[in-house]
Amino acid sequence: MLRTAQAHGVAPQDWADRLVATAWEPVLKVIDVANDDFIRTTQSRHTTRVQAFLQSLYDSGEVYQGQYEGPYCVGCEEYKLPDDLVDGTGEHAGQRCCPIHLTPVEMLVETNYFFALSRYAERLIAHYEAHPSAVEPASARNEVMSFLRSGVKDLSISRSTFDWGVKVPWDPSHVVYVWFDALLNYATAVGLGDTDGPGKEQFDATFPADVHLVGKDILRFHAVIWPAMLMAAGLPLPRQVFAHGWLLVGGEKMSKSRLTGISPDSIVDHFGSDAFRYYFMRAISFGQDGSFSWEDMSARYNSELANGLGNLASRVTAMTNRYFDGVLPPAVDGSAEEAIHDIAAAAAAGADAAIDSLDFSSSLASAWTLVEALNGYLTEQEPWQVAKAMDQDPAARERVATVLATAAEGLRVVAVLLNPVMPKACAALWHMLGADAALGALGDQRVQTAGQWGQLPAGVSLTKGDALFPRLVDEDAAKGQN
RNA sequence: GGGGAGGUAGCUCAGCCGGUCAGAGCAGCGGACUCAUAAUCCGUCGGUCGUGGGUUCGAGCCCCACCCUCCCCA
Repeated sequence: MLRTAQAHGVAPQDWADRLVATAWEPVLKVIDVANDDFIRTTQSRHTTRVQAFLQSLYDSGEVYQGQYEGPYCVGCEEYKLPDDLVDGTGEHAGQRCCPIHLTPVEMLVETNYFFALSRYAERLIAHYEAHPSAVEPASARNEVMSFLRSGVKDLSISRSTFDWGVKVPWDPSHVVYVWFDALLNYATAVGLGDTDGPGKEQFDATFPADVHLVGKDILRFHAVIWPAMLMAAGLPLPRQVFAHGWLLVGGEKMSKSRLTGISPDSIVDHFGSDAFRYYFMRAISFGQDGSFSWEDMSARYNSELANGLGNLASRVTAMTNRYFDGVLPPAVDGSAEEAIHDIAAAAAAGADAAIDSLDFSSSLASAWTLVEALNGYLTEQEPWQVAKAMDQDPAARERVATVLATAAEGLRVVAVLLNPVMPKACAALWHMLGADAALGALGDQRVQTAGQWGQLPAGVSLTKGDALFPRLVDEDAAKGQN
């Protein structure tokens, strides 16, 4: 960080500000993410609380002075073990290099401060044995457990060779090792250490977290160091740390530092933010690595979003407009309708339950059983056929009404279930159904009760708006490639 | 080097504690239908479950070795 800033001739703070403003915060808008807070390690609400936390650990003997010497990788911001190093190639030939960054390491000797991590290995093992779900998925838990059992050493948590970072309060010639203080973001953001006021209120209300979502590469920081820090400070542990995998492109990891990623902007420009969110939630088994390709995303977009959900909304609204002037008629249910009611209830319950275990893909799959059932229901009931006798036969009219009312109510359930993943399309669907006037804002609907049948009342106005997900033609699919 | 995962139909992936586990979706092929975004619905082709051994009455699922990919190693 420090060196990159210097290389660009700006102060570290300025460089960090620039990165945050141009690279990170805009992504939230691009993929339409709700963001309650965005804390940075350079903010005073963080640094002052870190210092207080560290001081208390120092006072209680959890942090002590020691000495460390070893090869250090600037890119990793970590010391390396000599055995891990690889021989450099090309411009780095003849030098020992970081196996990750493939750049030369430097030998550093420091007198610095250590956190007594080793004291907590046994307690952590006991904790994870007693609470298996505290680290998910199971593959991540295995890694953590075997690491803990293999022996844990104390952690060097300060640096004196540069001054970019949080100052160690009792020894300003040292700054805190970035990973140590960065983990504290989880606590400093919600008022760690405050004894009164809004900080204390927020801390009491939100800490510890129900779940930390982290990349699998930084699992160890979150599942070993972080809980040990909390134990040392007498604070409660998070209920769960969940390690997610990588997105792979052409079999290679998308990477910030190696610049092999495809930017979210280019994907969102092409497919839209809803499809972006849907694709990555649906196509990837969360916790494992997942492959991205334009071809696969295009295929899923067309078959699932355009042909599946979008077209369903289109046919329901179009027929309601054609046969009932857009006013939703009442239903008189029969066995076919009751089957749909059951599927809707099961889909909602399944979608809700899957989210609780962070199984986003299954949640969407569950919701999709209703989309598919509704498409099949319409095809089987053939309301367009029955409608031919509507004017002469009241029974036919009632039948068409029932089919469309059932399909519309089914879409209401779908909209509520999918809203967290596709807020823009679901808002459009909600409006198409005339649900906002009758049921209020989509965001106020509860997923937990979404499966209860019969909420969208007869009499609401259905409109056939623009296609929820316009089909993409081949040229479009090919355009974004490379 | 040590540790942790993954290698299952053309593609992306499910398969919990071993016994209809050989599956789903998409693509492909055939049929039905026309309300709808050339959409929908039904049917169908398709895999010696990375390789080689082993345990078992029986193994994608357990054990050993090897090959390939990914992650971690203060």
